[in-house]
Amino acid sequence: MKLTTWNVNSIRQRLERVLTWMGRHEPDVLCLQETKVTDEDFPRAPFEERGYRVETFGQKTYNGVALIAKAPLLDVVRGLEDDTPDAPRRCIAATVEGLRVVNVYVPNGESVESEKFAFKLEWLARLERTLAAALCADRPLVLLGDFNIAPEDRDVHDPEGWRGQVLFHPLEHAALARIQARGLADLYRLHHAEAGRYTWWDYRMLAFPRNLGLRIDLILGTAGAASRCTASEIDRDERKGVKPSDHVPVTVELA
DNA sequence: ATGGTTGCACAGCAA
Repeated sequence: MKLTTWNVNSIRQRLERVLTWMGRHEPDVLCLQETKVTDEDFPRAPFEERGYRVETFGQKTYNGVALIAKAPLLDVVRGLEDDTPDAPRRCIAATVEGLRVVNVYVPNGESVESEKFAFKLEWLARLERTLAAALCADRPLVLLGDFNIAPEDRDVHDPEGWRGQVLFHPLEHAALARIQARGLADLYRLHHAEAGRYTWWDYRMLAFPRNLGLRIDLILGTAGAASRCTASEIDRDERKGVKPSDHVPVTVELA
């Protein structure tokens, strides 16, 4: 079973690129973030025509997540525990072939001084509670998406420059550690230990050609998922060419 | 050097 996470930065701008990529890679489950479209306006048909099912949780202009899968998406849950009705739409979960898939778009946080940073930390605490409720011993689970957190020095092009800033802050690392302490391993790191493997590069400052990136798109898995994980890849080439997203797809293969 | 680019939507915000 092949699972991919991809922050597409508008599904309407990225549709052709996503469909081309899917034709080449044929993921069983594709988890999208920053779709930036309401459920009503999500371009479902091209995916359905290719044999996929589509579940979305989106809004106008900002945020938005989607699950796209070949097999049925069961027990779909939209939003986070204790989300208010007007909360940003950043989480969608479903069960696919016995695997619980939790797809998240973690708030960016803007800057450490910002109210948005406090919101990010509060959101991560509620994600931990949502996760705790979703975990059960006999069901493997993956928590994947755009975490807007680079876990370690080897995930950052300039760790000393980034340390203490948003996306690489001790309070974010503590929140991520609490989530991972629930028994979740970083599935990319099961197969790749080297530094310099990034999933996001700023559009500005020629960040991609200079490889000034961060690894902030993660796939975490319970022991039951990790033991089945035979491969993981970052598709760096998707940052190239005409109209790329600023993030690239990350894929794991589960036996 | 407080820059730079993209998306949404049509001014300025979010990333």
